[in-house]
Amino acid sequence: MTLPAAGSAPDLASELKRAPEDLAARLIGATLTFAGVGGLVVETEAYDAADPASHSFAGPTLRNAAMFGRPGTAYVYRSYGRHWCLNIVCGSRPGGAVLFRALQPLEGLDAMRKRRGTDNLRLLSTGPGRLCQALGITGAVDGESMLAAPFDLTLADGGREVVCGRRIGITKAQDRPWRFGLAGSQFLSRPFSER
DNA sequence: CTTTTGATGCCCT
DNA sequence: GGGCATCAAAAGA
Repeated sequence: MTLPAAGSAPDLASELKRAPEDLAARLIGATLTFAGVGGLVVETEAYDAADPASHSFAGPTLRNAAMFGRPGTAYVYRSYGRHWCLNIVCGSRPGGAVLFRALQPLEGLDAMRKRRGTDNLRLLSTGPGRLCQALGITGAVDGESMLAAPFDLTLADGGREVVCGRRIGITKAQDRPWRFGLAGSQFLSRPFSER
């Protein structure tokens, strides 16, 4: 087991208390793995209960219950009937979460290729649905803590350039610049050229 | 190359 | 029954 150098990486538990948009920016450059499979977080989006585009906007329901759980809880939902999408709950306000939209594959590449049925690195975990399929994340994980195994989420220690823009695939509150990405990454689901 | 559309599950009204 | 935080294949230019 390798520990980060003393004082270099921010403490995840305290970062989780931030507002969703702050956490989303700070998760860029982090490393996320699930049962040893995953990579570098290069794209995220923030959602919050005061946000018409958020699943938590209308208050707690059966589907979104995990969004109102403890900071660090995984919220996994089925998207368009075919895909799973992974969020991490944050603690500044109830109903806040950050959607993981894309990873740069680093660990467990064989498992990712097998689950995704392609060798193309860009098609392994670029996009929230692909990301979950590549890592083997399903609704069974909904409500579990991402602070413990089989999850491993380690924040970057700084020195990266983060870009932001409008969110993708939503019809409400499209003007909120709550999508964040690692500048220059080849693994973004779309470029940040807009606006 | 870009845009459109079908597949598909489930929550909400 | 409508709408959706998606993806991949098909159709158009």
